[in-house]
Amino acid sequence: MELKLDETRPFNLDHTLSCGQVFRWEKIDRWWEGVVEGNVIRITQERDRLLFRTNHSAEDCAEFLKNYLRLDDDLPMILSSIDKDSWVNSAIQKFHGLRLIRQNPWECLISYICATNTNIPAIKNRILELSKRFGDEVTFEDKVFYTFPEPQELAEADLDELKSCGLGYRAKYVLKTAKKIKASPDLLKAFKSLEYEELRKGLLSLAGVGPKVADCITLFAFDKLEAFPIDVWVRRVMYQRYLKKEIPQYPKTGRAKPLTGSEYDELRSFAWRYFGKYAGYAQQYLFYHIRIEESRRMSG
DNA sequence: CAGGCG
DNA sequence: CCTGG
Repeated sequence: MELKLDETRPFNLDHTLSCGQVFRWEKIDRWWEGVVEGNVIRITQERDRLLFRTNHSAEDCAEFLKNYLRLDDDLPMILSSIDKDSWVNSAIQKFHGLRLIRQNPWECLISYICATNTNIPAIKNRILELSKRFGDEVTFEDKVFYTFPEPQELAEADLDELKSCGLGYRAKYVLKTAKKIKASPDLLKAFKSLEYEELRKGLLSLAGVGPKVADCITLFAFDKLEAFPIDVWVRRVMYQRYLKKEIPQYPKTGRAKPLTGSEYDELRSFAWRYFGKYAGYAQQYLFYHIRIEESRRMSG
């Protein structure tokens, strides 16, 4: 099956799935494969065409992908609105067509609780292990996939079994939050009607969700394009490229001080003044840019 | 040593 | 503080 892309709606599948916002897609010679909303999808891009195969109905899948890949966003308008300087401009040139993804709130919530204080390969492993142990098996084109577990499946899990998925100390947060969602199944739906700040407060009340995780969830799963999640990488970009000063350091060791709540809020409001209401898109381009640049530096 | 949180 | 890259 295929999905035609409007030439006025630039889209780049590789950038969109590689930029670090989602953890359950894997590229195997030209085709990306993933499990979303319980369905297996294999997808690849040929210029202005998205080719895909799925174990579900193709028509439904095409509609799903339009929404999931945010093909409804007016990307040229958004990019021109955040195109404020040469550095973000080079990110826009390099990763043109990168779009945010509309993720499932529940999966996004648990995934980002699992994503604290660690790196992307480890996060992917955790999500995969969680799905193997607590999700359902789905076979597609002779390959076995696993759906992301439902709230009650994680809520009823044993703490040590969660830990054995590599969650470490995050296991208790996942368990506690899963129990809360199981106890109030409509909570995430109710969150959809909230504005950004109220939604953020609601998310912050969940175990394992701090400012950074909350902002990732508001941006990736609740359409809050003004959200500006700040991790160590975005913090570096902000200081190096915009504030033009050193990250706060300990005098003796020279190590960076951890990001405080008030510093987080200052950086966030700077981003809003500077980038405007699509700051979340700017964040993703900046984030991917510095990550790519850093990985080039590491490998020489 | 890493894409924070309680 | 857990764990793995």
